[in-house]
Amino acid sequence: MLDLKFLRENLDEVERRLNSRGGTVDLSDFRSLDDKRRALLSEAETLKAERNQVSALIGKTKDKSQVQGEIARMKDVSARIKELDEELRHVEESLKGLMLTLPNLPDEVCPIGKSEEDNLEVSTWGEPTQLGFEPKAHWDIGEDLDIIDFERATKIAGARFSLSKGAGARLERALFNFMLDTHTAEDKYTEVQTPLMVNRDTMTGTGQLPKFEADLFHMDDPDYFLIPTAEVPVTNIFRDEILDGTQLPICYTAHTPCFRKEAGAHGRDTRGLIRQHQFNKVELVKFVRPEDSDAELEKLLADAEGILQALKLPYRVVDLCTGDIGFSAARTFDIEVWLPAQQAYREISSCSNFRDFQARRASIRFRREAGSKPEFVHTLNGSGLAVGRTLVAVLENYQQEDGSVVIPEVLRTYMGGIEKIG
RNA sequence: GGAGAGGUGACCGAGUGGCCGAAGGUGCUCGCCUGGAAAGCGGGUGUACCGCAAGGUACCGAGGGUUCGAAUCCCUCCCUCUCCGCCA
Repeated sequence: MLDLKFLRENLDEVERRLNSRGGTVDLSDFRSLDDKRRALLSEAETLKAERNQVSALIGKTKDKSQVQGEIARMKDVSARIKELDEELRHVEESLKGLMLTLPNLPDEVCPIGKSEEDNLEVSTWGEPTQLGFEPKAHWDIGEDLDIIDFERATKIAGARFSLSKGAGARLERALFNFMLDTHTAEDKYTEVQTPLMVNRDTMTGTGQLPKFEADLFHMDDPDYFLIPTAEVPVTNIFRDEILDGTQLPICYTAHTPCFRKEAGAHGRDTRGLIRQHQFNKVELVKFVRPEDSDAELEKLLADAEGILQALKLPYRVVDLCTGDIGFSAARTFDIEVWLPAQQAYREISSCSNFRDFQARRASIRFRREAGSKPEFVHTLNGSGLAVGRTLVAVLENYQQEDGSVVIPEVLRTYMGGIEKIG
């Protein structure tokens, strides 16, 4: 959520920066709602002040017959207050509803653009893998080695589900264990296990609701949502809390399955593991002081890149343009890994600075020192990494001409020492 | 699923209609004391909104009701805990 006062005082700038995302945001409703709210509030509060004063007087008067006139008058005042409060409630509801649907302001340094076409490549690591033979797509590798079974997963659940087994299942486990072990080394990140089902307040806190309910798996009774990313439960750990500023930054990592409807992705990536309704991901989440968030984003990005470097997988980093950046983010760097079968870089991590946008929604604050005013923290998160897509990258980049797949060195201790599959 | 208890400030906990934004304690913090510390003594210590300001308003789980006036009374909902049942 944006800061109400900042919005009020910088309406044109906010409109310009929000429109750089693509759509056309019209803030004229905001102006009228905000004005109306303040007028109603002012009138209601003046009447309440009077009522409080007169009521206190009535309380002190022993002989109530002397104040019958005041009591009768306050009855009318209370009735009027009730009307105003009712109207105010409606206006505030509309205003809050509007505020919750406004996306974050992209940082001024974000490349201006309409779509992912306009993202800016900021670095590359390694060279696109040269296999010297026609690369197989990971779904063929997986089926040929009998380590991924798409057909039976479809029978069990439906399209966009998969099932790994044997060395495939173990490779997936090796990957997320390696990621967690790396991130938690030297207490860089604290590992957490969280609920995978969450309530509405939690989904609203990070920005999935109210706008993106259609993308979420939902249960009616009780009213729960399956998490689309560990960002949601982990960021909400400190919802409605005031943190001790000396404890910041707080860095968490979590491995969870993620559940997404992929409602708007019909026909895209229909084969293989790239776009699934359920996938594993290791997430990195930080709560930091506002002045540290730029530097912490750099570090978070480096931590995610470190996994790909350890796995020796070629990748590039792109600075997302204003048109491609997510709803809650102010700045995002995507990491894209090289996939030989597609001859393309594909997203494997997204690292974002949300500044105080989520913190304001979820009311996550900190005190610099005992007695000082609470301030909103900045929140950040990034995938470190998407496990399913990392599995894809390993299978495709480490495939051999004979159909086998070599195990990246750093994973071998996790794989019982074997050096290849097949 | 059945029965019961309860939700008050950073934490514990008092408070059954006006003198309650809320006693007391703990914690934190400032000062005194001390060679230094502990103990002791004294002071301070909620958040949000409106307002140029003075100031005002709201908040004792949430929402509604009664009343001139509600943390306190009534209703609905949510959540937590205990016991029983079931269970990885």
